[in-house]
Amino acid sequence: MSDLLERLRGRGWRLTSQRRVVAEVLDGEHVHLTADEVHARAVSVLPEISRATVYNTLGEMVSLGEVMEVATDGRAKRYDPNARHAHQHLICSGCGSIRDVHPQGDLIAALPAGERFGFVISGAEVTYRGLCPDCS
Amino acid sequence: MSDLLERLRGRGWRLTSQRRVVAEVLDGEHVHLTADEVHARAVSVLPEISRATVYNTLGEMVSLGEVMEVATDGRAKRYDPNARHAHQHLICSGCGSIRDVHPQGDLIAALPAGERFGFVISGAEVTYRGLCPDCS
DNA sequence: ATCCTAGCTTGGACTTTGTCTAAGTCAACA
DNA sequence: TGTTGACTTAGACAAAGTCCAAGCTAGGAT
Ligand SMILES: [Mn+2]
Ligand SMILES: [Mn+2]
Ligand SMILES: [Zn+2]
Ligand SMILES: [Zn+2]
Repeated sequence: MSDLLERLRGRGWRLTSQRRVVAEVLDGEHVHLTADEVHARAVSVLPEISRATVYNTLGEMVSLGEVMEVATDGRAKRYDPNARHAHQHLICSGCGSIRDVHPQGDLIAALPAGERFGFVISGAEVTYRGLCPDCS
Repeated sequence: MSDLLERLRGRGWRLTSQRRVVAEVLDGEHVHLTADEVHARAVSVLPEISRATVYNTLGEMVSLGEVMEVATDGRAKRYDPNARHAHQHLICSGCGSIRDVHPQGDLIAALPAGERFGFVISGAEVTYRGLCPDCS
């Protein structure tokens, strides 16, 4: 069983074939899939799985902190199983491919007190944009 | 006439009442409105303006670099007339309010060569999250 | 001043992405 | 093996945005 499923079971989850398949789709490679892409891959293994269940399962994994939601454009959100290692994203403006990146320095510290407007800052996300080798 | 309209006319735009109203909605205060919010304000001045025209006009302004699209969550994009001064955004996780912020340092330089995967980097956007004084 | 026409606007159909619900199913525990 | 509450399903619904054919008009030409 995958690490992800193991952790989910440890949190009291009922282990259904649907959840197993969604976890397997996310667990394999290092991916940034939309909900419908996850559904398409899940269907090829478990043809009767519904879109609603994929959305539910992804949402639950996000709530549990096991999966990260990545919303970079105005299109579909992407689901990232690499939630336990803080990282940022680099996106090709040509083909949309996404890479994980790890910028140096402390993003939050880069925001001066005079620019915080009394907010309690909890996090920061960066999206780098550019052209990948194939597109440039 | 607003600065924004002046610049648009200089680019050969036909100056219709619809475009005038959309420009006025964005030009007044320093705002981050959704397309439907722009439409609602526009309708109060020009009741027959259509949603399609608001979307078209906003899209054209973005193409011309006069307005910036801000897509921070999976919800509606926001349109930002402050496109000519580079800045980032700080968003309240409680009420969704948005402030412009100016972090120190060079974001792009913070990405080491070994983390660029051969991409030609063209830009970077940061979204800071936190709780505003009212929500914390 | 009036005409012409390419460019603009419109309402509504359509698409994409996501949420919700009522009815049926089943994993896990006794 | 039976019970039951959690889970899944199909499909209706909603929000955000795109597209189109038909009609209108800003602004240059006459
Ligand atoms: Mn990632
Ligand atoms: Mn802004
Ligand atoms: Zn590319
Ligand atoms: Zn707030």
